[in-house]
Amino acid sequence: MSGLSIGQVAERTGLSVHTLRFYEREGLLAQPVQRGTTGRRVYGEGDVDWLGVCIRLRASGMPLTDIRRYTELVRAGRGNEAERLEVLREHQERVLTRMRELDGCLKLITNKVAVYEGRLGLRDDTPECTP
Amino acid sequence: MSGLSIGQVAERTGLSVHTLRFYEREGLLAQPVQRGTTGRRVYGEGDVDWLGVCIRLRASGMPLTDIRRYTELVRAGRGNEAERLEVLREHQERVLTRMRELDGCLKLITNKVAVYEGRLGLRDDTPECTP
DNA sequence: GTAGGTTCTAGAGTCGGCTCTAGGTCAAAC
DNA sequence: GTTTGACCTAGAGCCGACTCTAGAACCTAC
Repeated sequence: MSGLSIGQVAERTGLSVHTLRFYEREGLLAQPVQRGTTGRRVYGEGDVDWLGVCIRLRASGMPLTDIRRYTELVRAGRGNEAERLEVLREHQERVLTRMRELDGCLKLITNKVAVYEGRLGLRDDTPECTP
Repeated sequence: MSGLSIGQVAERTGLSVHTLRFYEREGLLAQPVQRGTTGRRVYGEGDVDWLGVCIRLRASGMPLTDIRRYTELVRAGRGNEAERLEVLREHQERVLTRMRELDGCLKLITNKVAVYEGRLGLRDDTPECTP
């Protein structure tokens, strides 16, 4: 059911084997990956799930240092839930802020697009959903 | 009315003087900044406005090379509006994609936040907007 | 006239986040 | 038994986007 090679995990997660080793060195894994008889990494389902979380945290712009910090808290076990919550809430706030920023930029871009469409006589003036 | 030093522009835009010079070297300015008698940069309102656009494009994740490309099109003058539109639309699409990605990540984070709030007995269970 | 602040150029340095290389081990297929 | 391919470590290299440094010119105020 479990016991994946680094190559399989790479395929499954979309990360490269290089990146997987790099993330491990950086301390992003909840627990050190188990090794087989010959020293090769053997990933469990839990590792893959955790990597999934890391990937989403990264994708939402959390720096590796913060992910490491969160990982360390999880690794330390029960009793620090408040701290974990703080890390997550802070990040949540950052993501929301970032989304608002993107939304603002998008408005400028959309304006410019409209201007150029107008200039090129491309503007589709069919009212679609004017309330 | 106009004629700003690099320091004033830095203050006004929030960019550092280093970054302003760097952006100019990188060809991000619509036209080369004018120079005063002693070779110092003298920015016009137009330059500041253009920098504002660059800042928003950067803030929305457009790489410098793309901003340069767009700038070159604008600098080249009329006749390439279709190309400018293409650059903008492509970026618009990227921003939208990014926002959707962030939104997906946000859901995970928000779930985790809720879980920890629950564990800590902090959850505000007042139903607010249950449809 | 001189001290302090701003600006200039060219080029070096930094930082985050990968990405790749070299040199080696190991297992399975031929 | 050797070739192929996945894997190992340690460490170097790369890329984008700044950020800073050195050494010199200039401006203003005292």
